[in-house]
Amino acid sequence: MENVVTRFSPSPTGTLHIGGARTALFNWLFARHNNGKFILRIEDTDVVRSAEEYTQVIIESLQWLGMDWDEGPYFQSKRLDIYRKYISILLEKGRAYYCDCSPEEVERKRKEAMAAGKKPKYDGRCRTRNLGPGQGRVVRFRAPDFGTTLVQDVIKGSISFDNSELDDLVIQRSDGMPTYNFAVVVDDLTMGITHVIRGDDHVNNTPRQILIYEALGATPPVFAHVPMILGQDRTRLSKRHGATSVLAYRDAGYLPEAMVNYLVRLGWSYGDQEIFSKEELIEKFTLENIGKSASIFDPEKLLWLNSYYIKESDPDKLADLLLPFLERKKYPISDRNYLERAIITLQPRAKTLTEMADMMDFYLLENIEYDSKAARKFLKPTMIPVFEDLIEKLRALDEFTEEKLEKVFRNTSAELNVKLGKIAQPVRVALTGRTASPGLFEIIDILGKDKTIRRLERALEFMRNRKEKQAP
RNA sequence: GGUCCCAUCGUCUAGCGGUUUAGGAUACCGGCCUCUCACGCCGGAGACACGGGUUCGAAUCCCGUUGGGACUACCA
Repeated sequence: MENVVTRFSPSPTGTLHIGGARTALFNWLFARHNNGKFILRIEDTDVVRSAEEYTQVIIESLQWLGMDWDEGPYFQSKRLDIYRKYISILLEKGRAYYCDCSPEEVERKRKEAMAAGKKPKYDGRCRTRNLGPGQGRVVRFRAPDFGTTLVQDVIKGSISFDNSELDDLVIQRSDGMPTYNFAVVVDDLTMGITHVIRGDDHVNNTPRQILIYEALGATPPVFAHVPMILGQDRTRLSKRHGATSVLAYRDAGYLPEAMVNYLVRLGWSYGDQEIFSKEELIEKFTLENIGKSASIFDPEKLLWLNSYYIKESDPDKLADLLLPFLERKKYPISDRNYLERAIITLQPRAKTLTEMADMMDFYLLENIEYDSKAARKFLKPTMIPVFEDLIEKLRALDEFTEEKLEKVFRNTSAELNVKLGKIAQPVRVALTGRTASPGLFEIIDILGKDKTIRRLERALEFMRNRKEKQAP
């Protein structure tokens, strides 16, 4: 396809959430797949609800996910003269008119119509009054009274609407700002958007927009309405469904690759394939493979993908990403090599960076804290001679490699005629404070001789104290 | 209420009239591996909403029912 131009056009009235991010992703992928252009446009015509900080959040979210834009961000609030120009064109053509009905009045009529079981539609009172501009007046688009408007949707097929169902919608508010349905049309038209990919909560707006294109003598772009993402209760995703903002996932220790991979598979598929690199997505993404039905956001699968990408990531890269999490926990940062070796042991175990930071404690903290249950169960006075023996053997060991260490422990277990686990668990508790950890020999190897022996001695002391208390 | 959309395992999905005892992934359960926990590997359970057609043949096409969702603003 040639000269594809797509856009992502969020309104800065909140953070970028899962649904918006996926819409952006589809637009971005489609543009990149077709060697086209991707434009970022901020739809801030709602002065009351828009806030500049949200624009920043949206930009930060897109950057985090690795979506770059070729133009923009454009702000609708800075394009007012353009909208005015198009308003006057419509006014001149007789396709729009001024209206001085007050919002209260319109609302009242709407309610009356509802109560009478009729369509709650603007009654067209000002259609023929030939009003000019003035205080408190809006501009309405003159919708046709009959005929049908066909929406040719790439995903849903063709959808037909009766024009008689359509309202004379307000296209310019009394404060002079354009409304959404009008501003999108003017923007998409003037920015040369060829494909509008957006949530299917917009399908009902599409016939109105097509009518405006036609009134302007322009050809509408190709529409692709993507099914929505719903919460576990099958309703529109909102705050009550827990974390839905993209940045919240970044802060919870998710990798952008995992988020992108998860998002793209929500509604789009490529046979049985689950894992996609960004390059692969650009190569394989097409609108044809987008499904028709809404999907439910499943945090569990996202988590799985995240753990997958943590396992697959380069330790060096993970170290960079992990640093802020360690700082947050106020852990002392060790040298880079030590950190990366520790990370490697945690990669198959941590599902998020937050988890990884939590698991990192015994590597970084000098004085580890024993889990009380673990200490009670494994650091028993009966282990004193075993620990004494181990300390001696480890002191004598000149090469602290996994292989040599394993030999030491296996020998000891053979000499004492006990299973390796009987020795390994108490040592694990002594070194990590917990009963679950990476492999014992890798830990010792990384911790090094000094730290290991210090911790074993500390455990020894702990057990001796316990013995005294037990037998006074 | 009206308009519009949607309907395969709990969830994400493959399937585009016969190759299907409906495939994969996740979650769940069991086993193996094993110094613990994970990872990994092997196995199990689990779905075509329902009813009519069309057809030699339907998860796939048509109609209806039911269910779900979106929209119905001087929000986007």
